[in-house]
Amino acid sequence: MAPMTEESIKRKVKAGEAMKSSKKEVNKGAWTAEEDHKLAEVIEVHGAKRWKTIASKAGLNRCGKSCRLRWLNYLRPNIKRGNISDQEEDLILRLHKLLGNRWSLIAGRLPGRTDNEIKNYWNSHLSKRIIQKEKQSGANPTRQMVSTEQKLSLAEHHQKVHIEMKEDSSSEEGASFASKETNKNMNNIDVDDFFDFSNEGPLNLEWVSKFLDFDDGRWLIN
DNA sequence: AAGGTAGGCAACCGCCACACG
DNA sequence: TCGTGTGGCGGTTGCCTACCT
Repeated sequence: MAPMTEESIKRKVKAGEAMKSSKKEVNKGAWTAEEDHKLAEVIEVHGAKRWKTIASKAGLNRCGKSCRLRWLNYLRPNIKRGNISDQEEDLILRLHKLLGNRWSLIAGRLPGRTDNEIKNYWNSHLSKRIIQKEKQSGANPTRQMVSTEQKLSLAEHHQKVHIEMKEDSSSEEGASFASKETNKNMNNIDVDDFFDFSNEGPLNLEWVSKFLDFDDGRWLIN
């Protein structure tokens, strides 16, 4: 889609104002530059927490949720705008194969990208492309998710990676984490737990590649 | 040139989980 | 233990633009 022009922004603002007038309680619809500025200022001073407080401190007639969303998806520093690269697209495809529609987790692997952006990108680009390719190849068009066994296998591998990384950090916290995790019964793994990427570097997906290959529009499970 | 349509994106909605008193 | 407030998430909607007829 073409980038927003000044004219289109004005139109969006008008639309927002129209929505605002229909509901008097809180402002809804498109954000104005002034609102953005106010929000950014307050967050700079008070930090990005207590969104309801932020909304009132900024003098914005917006709900906290709206402020949070605006900050996370648009105003936050280091937001990457523009085209999704081939590498990023490949990551999205792989992670979606593993995790399904868990956009926040997927976004956590793509620095500067938001869950909303990835969700939109998936819905408008990738999902259609995959369905099309699967139709062409005669494969079952329904999305093939990784089986429980495969998830457990993945989880086991990911656990090792976690432990190695934590041990590398040679911190007390890391040692206790490793010990705690080693003692876990693999039969009782909370698979979701192992897909917390918050402690790993970006784009570190070698372990994913061990299990999945995307070839000619089809997912191959190794 | 005008109208219709599909694609893309920002924002909202509803639900859920968690923290706290 | 329960109720309330808050934040986070995925699904959905509505608007704008570009393209097609």
